[in-house]
Amino acid sequence: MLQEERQKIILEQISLHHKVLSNELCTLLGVSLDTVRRDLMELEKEGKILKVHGGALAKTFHQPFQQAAVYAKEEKMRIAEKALSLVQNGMTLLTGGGTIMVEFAKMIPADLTGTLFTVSPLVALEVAQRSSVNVILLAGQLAPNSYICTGASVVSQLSEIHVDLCFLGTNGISAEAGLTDYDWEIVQVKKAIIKASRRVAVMSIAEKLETNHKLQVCSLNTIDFLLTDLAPGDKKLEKYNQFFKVI
Amino acid sequence: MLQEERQKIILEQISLHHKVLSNELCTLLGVSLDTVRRDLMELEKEGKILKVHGGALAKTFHQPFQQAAVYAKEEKMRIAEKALSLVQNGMTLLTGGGTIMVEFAKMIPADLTGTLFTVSPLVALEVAQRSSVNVILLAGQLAPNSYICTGASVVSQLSEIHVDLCFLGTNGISAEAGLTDYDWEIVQVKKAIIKASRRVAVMSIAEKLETNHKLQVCSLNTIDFLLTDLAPGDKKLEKYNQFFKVI
DNA sequence: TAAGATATCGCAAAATATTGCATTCTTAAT
DNA sequence: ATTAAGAATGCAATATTTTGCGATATCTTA
Repeated sequence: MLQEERQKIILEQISLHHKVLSNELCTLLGVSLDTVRRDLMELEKEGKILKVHGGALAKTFHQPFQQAAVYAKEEKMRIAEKALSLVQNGMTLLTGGGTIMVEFAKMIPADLTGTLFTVSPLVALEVAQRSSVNVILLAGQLAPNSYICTGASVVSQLSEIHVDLCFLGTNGISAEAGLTDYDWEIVQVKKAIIKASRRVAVMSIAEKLETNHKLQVCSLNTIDFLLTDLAPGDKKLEKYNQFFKVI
Repeated sequence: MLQEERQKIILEQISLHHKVLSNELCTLLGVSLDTVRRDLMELEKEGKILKVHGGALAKTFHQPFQQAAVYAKEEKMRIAEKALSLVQNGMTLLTGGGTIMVEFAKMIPADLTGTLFTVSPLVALEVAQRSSVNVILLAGQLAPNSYICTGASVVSQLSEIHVDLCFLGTNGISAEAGLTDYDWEIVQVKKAIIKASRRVAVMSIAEKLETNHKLQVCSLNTIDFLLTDLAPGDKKLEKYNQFFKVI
């Protein structure tokens, strides 16, 4: 595995869990502790992470409460706003998890009607608290440090529902590999979400475009909308127009 | 767990409760008293907290409102503490929702092992975030203004599980009417929780004792433990001793 | 003042970091 | 193809940090 790949994975892990332990990275990446440490040193020198004894933290770690969503918030809010334009009263929606989805949940207007299925407790709470939407949370095992429900139970429940539109975040999207992710359990859930939805909207910050991971969620043909923080006409998005509507 | 994580949790606890006790942090974080003390010393050196004999205080008491609410929290914490004494490693637990239950969740030590089923997303997130317990969230409709999952889906899932012990909050308890509540959906969930549990622990603040509501959840015979903020010997509790263990 | 709880100190064990060096892998020039 | 320079990696020895424990001191409360 290349150095760059490793560092990318490390950054992903950190943005996902807000922290990493050196020895866990060691087994995850299949390299020695020394290499992990050298990677962490480099990332710290680049100002991307905060190194501490035993591992590393997200730079946003010390910002009180709900750290992660601060620096990229602008971009994510722009995406969430676009997502809102696809939503109409009375629709039945389905969402995955992730920070963008929580932003989306926060924007849902108080008087929206309809039904929202979700695998994310954070999304569920946010929407149920503030809006008149009927919120249904899908059951499952809540993995530590992850904020979505996974496991056979979720997949089986998803197989029983059919919704108008689903919203998915992603960790990788490209013309060749399609929608990709790295956590097996999460991929299973995403596949089930797609199967349960008539139309599929993918939300992705521009930085994830043209990146790939090991596991494929679906090919681009399956997707109906792509929402990014770029303008729809941006040339980075040109190649995607043949597959789905870029918003 | 990383040092920085511990310190962050300590700060959160302080901002939540205005104070922390060293020995409580000890079990909460799963480390020795010395380590807790050293963490507190460091935080004090950074000027973030005020260390005192036995624990630490918030430095800026910048929450000028509702001493009453804080006091109520004290009572609930006392109950949650008692609940913790019923929990052992390896147990399979099941909880309802409510503010006391969230307090309970916050106190679960980081190194507890076992499985926790819950209908409360707040409890699930709290426990999954911090501890090594296997957390399973039961699906259902999330009622606005309530933070627990309800509905046929939850009841049906509850019928498939069997746990060692469940914890339930309540809105009314009395010798005549038993455990009572006013929301039909919530009552259905509570009944299912009780049926799924070998033993039943009810948590109630003293103020709810001897109050009744329209719908019965169960009779007092079904209950195994009652946890209140009163001392077990308090004379308000005398009449309950014949039904279950008062803690 | 006595008893119990809490704090401090010194120390040893465990975990983690650092350093220097040998080996392997890339890359580019011959 | 071959080779040599340079980077990346793993390993072993050593240093540093973190942690828990016991003995002792100090504080709190009755």
